[in-house]
Amino acid sequence: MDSQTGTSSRDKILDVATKIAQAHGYGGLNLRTLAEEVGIKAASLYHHFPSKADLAAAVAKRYWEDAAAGLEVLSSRTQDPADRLRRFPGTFRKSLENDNRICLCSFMTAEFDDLPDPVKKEVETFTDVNVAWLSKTLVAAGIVSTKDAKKRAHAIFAAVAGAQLMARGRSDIKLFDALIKNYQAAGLLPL
Amino acid sequence: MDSQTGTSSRDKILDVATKIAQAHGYGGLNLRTLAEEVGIKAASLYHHFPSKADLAAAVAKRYWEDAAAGLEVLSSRTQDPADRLRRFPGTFRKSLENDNRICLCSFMTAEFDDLPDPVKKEVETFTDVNVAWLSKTLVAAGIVSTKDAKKRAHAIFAAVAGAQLMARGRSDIKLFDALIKNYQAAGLLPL
DNA sequence: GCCGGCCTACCTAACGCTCGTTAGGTTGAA
DNA sequence: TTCAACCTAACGAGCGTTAGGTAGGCCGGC
Repeated sequence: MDSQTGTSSRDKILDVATKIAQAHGYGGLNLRTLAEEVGIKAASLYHHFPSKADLAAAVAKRYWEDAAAGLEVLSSRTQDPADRLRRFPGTFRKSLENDNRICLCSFMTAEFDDLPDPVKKEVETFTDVNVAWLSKTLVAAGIVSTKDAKKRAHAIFAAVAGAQLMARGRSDIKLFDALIKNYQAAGLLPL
Repeated sequence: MDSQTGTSSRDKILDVATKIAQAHGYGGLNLRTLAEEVGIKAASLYHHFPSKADLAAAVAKRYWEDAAAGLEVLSSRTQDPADRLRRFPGTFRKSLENDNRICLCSFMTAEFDDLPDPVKKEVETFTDVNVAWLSKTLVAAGIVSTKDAKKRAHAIFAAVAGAQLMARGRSDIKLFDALIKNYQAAGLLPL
């Protein structure tokens, strides 16, 4: 199923591009550097993607698809909805563990004005996916009403993204943990 | 006081550079575009600053100095410390009002790996200034103990920065307001 | 069973553009 | 006469992108 053309090489390009974009953004994603880390030449990237914009869109698309899949795994493996919410920040913590990177879509949201339209679309979808998951989990946990769920979900998402950004600025993953604890203490996330 | 060399032109460069960097970051700050918006040629920028790195450092420095001054004004004009905290997000709201821009230092924190060291330093100071002000105001409001003030201050700062970023991604200032309201409802900020 | 054609996955080389930066003027005020 | 504040012109490096080539695997037809 799907097109399986050159899967291994295409996937490796997406892997490396994702990591670079998490540290340097769309503007800082350099096709020659990307190619070198993949182990091919820059021109060869055009065998797999028609342009940098398309490549970045594919990166962002796979990014939210993976995030969505990860959240569904979290849902299926964790019985208690409140427990799922407690584990939610852990998905953002992983980026910091990975060489102090941040969420691809946080970075690209900052760069929004300079993003090609197809990339913008995928970046927005990442937020939608997270907010939707948080909404249904908040409702399942009985923390908010269905009516208020979406706004609260957005608040949690924004706060966690902000915490990740701050922790990156100090290259201090313990700061991230401290911020999340504070959100819990303040009542934004369940204790 | 200070060096007053060519004040008007130098200040105009800093003004315009700040606005550009708030929308496009350090990497997206282009000296030719900057010069054009100021009304001079790119080469003339070098009469005022020795390099792009120095220019950006000056921009970031003035940015946190202005922020610090603004917060002090807020302190002196608002009697009730809790009221000051309520008004704090308003300083971030202004960037969004100004053509959907974000905090210069949030953007640059994302770009941290690619920032020249002098710029990094000024960006960090911006956070310090905000956290220090929030700390003392939280204590004055009797919301947290002196011991916990700094961490809570950081949590508020991160959450507000995150809210600003999300609102930018949707070009929706009402989303920012909704997020802040949710922080208040959750107990992160005073009602 | 082997041969020509075709396709995938890469390559080298270069184009045109933009960037930060520099050398070396010009101009008007003090 | 000096100097701050600008200018024109260009350099070299880097960028995304393209043209055109090559090596190897696969496949149907003779």
